[in-house]
Amino acid sequence: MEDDLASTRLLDAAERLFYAEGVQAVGMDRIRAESGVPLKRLYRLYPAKADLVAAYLDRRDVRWTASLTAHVDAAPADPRARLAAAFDWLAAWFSEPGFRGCAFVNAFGELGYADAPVLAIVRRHKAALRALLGGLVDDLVRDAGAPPARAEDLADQLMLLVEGAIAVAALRPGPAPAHNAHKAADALVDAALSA
Amino acid sequence: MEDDLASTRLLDAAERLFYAEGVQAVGMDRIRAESGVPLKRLYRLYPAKADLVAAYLDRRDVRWTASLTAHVDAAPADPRARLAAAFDWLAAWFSEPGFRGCAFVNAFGELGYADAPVLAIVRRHKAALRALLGGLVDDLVRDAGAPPARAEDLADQLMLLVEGAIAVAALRPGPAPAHNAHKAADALVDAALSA
DNA sequence: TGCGCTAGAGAACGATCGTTCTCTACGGTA
DNA sequence: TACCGTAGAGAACGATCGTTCTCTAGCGCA
Repeated sequence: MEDDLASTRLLDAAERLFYAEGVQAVGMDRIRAESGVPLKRLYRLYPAKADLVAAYLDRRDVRWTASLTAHVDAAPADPRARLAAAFDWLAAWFSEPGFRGCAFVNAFGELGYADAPVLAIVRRHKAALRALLGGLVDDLVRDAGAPPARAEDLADQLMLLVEGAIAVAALRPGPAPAHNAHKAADALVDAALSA
Repeated sequence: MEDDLASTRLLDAAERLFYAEGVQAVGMDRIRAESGVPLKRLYRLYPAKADLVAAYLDRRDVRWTASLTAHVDAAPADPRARLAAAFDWLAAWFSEPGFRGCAFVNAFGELGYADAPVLAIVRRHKAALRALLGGLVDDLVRDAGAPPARAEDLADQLMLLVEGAIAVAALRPGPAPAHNAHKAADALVDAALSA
């Protein structure tokens, strides 16, 4: 099927344009022009713009989460090193050219509660990130032999640091927010494990 | 001048609609209808939609920052109590009906780097918040007689917690992210002041 | 070679956007 | 009372949006 190739090119163009300029600011004709996929095929693959937006966020969610997970899993088994790997990954992401914050936060900010499918994808994306951080915290408390009582709170707090770093970096790209968040995370972990 | 009253009604309608549904999703005619201000007067007061958007964000910035500042200043002089007051204020904000995250983050996510005036207002808004947190941290280190070396890093980290709490609460409104951020902030302050 | 089906290119459609223009009605001044 | 300037109501304009339709050219198959 040549549809696969066309679909890839469409999602590539959609991701580049939607992320850089916002969903509503980019028309379907821009996506046709940048992807090289004829409008007819575009509408056969994605019957409405909302479908293309959902597919863009879906694919980005899968790739983003897989990339972060792979980078964490490639780190040494030491839980602290795994935590550090997560923040290193963030620092690299914040430094990429064209970085403009979290695509899911941006989409929600733009579309709000009106677009239910987008809202569901955003919630799922954030739940996956929270689950990944929860796994890191579980490793930390198990490794330290600490009681798992405060694990949920600690994971929630790491989530706040990660989300905060993304939000701050969106307005001023660069690795600094990730490094600061890492230092704060280490301090919070120290406090939680010593209690 | 009746223009003042019309301007207030316009900004009220603009704020309600832009914040709830996004800037691009709301047309000028919706604002005319909800404000009751005729289109002609609207365009005399704000010659283009971009001007109305900037005025909406400007007014919201002033009110938001003043409200948070007033709440912090109304707290007991104890620096820890002032810090707690800031997070209490956030918890109340997150619980307001219609809360949908930070209007400035949402506007930037929607309009991106294309709209320079909006970008400037967003940066200024975040700089004011960061300055307010910096003041709280200065009080803390002075009160504890600690060296002010790590004050900047600590303020940056409180900023991450606040931004993270806003981002998390945007998707699931309620006071919990503020309470978690407060606990994390206290732990970070403890660690910084004991070092 | 002739035929039917599909796909591509892009015009066209209706809706809606931001913005401007027209027309009418009214209020202040002589 | 007659007049003029302004303001309100809303139609109108050009642009652009998402989406569909038209037309033509090329391919597989008898």
